[in-house]
Amino acid sequence: MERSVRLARLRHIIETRQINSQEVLLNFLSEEGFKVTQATLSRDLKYLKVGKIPDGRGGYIYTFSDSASKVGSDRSLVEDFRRGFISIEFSGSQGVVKTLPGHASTVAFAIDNLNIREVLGTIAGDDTILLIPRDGVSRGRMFKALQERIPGLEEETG
Amino acid sequence: MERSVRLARLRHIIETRQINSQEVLLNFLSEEGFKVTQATLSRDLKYLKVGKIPDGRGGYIYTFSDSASKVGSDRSLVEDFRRGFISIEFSGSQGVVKTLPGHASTVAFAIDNLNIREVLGTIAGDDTILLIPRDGVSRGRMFKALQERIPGLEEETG
DNA sequence: GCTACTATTGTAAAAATATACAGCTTGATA
DNA sequence: TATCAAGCTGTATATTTTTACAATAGTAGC
Repeated sequence: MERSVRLARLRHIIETRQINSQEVLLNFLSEEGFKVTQATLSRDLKYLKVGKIPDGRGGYIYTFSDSASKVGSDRSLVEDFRRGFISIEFSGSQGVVKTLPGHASTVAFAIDNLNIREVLGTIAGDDTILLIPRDGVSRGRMFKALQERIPGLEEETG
Repeated sequence: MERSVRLARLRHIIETRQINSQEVLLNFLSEEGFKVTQATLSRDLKYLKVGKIPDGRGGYIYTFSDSASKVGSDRSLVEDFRRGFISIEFSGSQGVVKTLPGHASTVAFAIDNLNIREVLGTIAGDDTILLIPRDGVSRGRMFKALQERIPGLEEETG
């Protein structure tokens, strides 16, 4: 439970920042409450297929190797989604996803990275995610797009 | 002269073999008559933007990172920001950035990649960006963080 | 010639990263 | 219950990679 959340956050940190050592990465993780050692982080990076590459400006940064991150990672994203997902309802054209406590960021990350064009962006709290559709996209279309990527997904009929 | 030839061979070796340490790479170079130290090789790899990434089978390999070219310099990020930016106002603790039509995603990308800890994320439409502050970060603090990275930035007083 | 500057490299050391090993936990099965 | 296997982690260490520094070679300008 702990590990999968940590991996998701790690992924997010790496994608949104330019980090050049595991030590720095460790600090970011620590700020978010994940207290692990450098050894574990090294293993996490290996698991996530994160590489350290020259950034062209004299330094190095961590990055997902696109070949590696694209191949076969959709599966784990869907798994991340399912692991935390409880329900989805709509308010206007916006979707409201309920998740297990603490899982919102992981699930939201999964949605973000499933590359669903109809979803413009997500805002995640602790157990709730707001799904914002791209301009002109109806709730129905956004929901269908989600279903295509996450087989078996059903809308709350309440 | 020597160096450019070496770099070319190095590129070839990396592209045609799966190598997992500079020591091994050094041996291949040596076989071809290039006798350099590991330190020089490290510099060559940096110059060529070669990264070492997990290969998904328990090991690591050297590879050219196409994603390296995606990483722009901070300067160009700030330039991207300025090019599209019109104004910033706040609603609650969230920031609303107005941009030239069609520039929102570029500006938002710049913000995302400027490594501003206070900004949790952005949602970009066509000419508007919603800036979501990290939990517990006030509008003032988020704005100051932006100003630090983008000198001269001013808030709408309207 | 001389100086200044740049590029390239090796040496040695520092810094960063990976991993062997042992311990712990969980879940399955006899 | 006991036992085995698998997964995850920290400690300590080994391995690997980066870099500060000094030396060298080339080049341009005087």
